[in-house]
Amino acid sequence: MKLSVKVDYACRVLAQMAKYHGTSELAHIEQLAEVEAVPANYLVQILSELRNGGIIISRRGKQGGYALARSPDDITLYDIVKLIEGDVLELNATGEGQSGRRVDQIWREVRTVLEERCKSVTLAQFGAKRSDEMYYI
Amino acid sequence: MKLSVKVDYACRVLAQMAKYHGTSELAHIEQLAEVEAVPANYLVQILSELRNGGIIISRRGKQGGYALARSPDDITLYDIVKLIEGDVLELNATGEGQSGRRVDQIWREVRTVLEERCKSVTLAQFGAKRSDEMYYI
DNA sequence: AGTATTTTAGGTTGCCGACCAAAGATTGGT
DNA sequence: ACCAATCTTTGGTCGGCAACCTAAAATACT
Repeated sequence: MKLSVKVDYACRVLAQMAKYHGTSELAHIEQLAEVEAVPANYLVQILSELRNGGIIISRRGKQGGYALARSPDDITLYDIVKLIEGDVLELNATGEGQSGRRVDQIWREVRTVLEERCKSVTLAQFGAKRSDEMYYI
Repeated sequence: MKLSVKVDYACRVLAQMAKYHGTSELAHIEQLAEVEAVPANYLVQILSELRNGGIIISRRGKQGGYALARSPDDITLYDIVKLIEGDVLELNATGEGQSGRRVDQIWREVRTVLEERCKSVTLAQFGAKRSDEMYYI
């Protein structure tokens, strides 16, 4: 169970883009890559996925760039992970073996908890500084 | 974020071994492999790790086998995952990029939630409610 | 037309998860 | 003493995939 670098990159870049929200400015790949220390060639793919997933929008050509598709507090960590990774917690769910079903069931419960937590974190909170504020369920 | 097959195997096998707890019988690799549909050659490694991690104990030679080191309700899902995977949620924690720290902090909070949940699930809960359904092959 | 951007479609490379294989160590049975 | 049954240890394989790179094509502004 490890967090992929890809999701980490996506979160960082989206956090950066959140700063542009409200303005009419667009963010550019090269700029995002530099500020968030993400390989530009890789970021191309990531932004493409975020766009196809409806989290960000883009404009081509000169004066082109990227912007959030919605308000930062309407984009959750769940949205990001689900889009990039496909599932917050991918389990094998083969159901094989005498205890297979039970084990799957338990992990499915764990996944639910994880999903709920991820859904409660919004992009808006990515900008908060040193906040000790915890959001309990 | 996907659950490794290895942990799945470990959970299944431990769930199986939990049924032996209280008795003086020992479980054997070949038998566990068959009942829980785990490749025997792989299970060898897994049991070895579980043993080195102090979750199970073993006895060599004829009449040898494996048994839980503690009571099933004293072995948590956290123990298993931590031992096999090294960490419940491994995050990169590079802190790079302008938003690196904040993103790390958020994921660390998510991890804490996940850990707490895993700690609350014990091996005892892996067992089926039906008390004696032990059947041999 | 020229230039700055995104878009798309490939390729590369190293690492690791999921196995297999087999010889060695230990214990019990006869 | 020997053998059989079990764990122990060590090494290997092999395919897949994450994390990149490359470059041409499409688009939009001036």
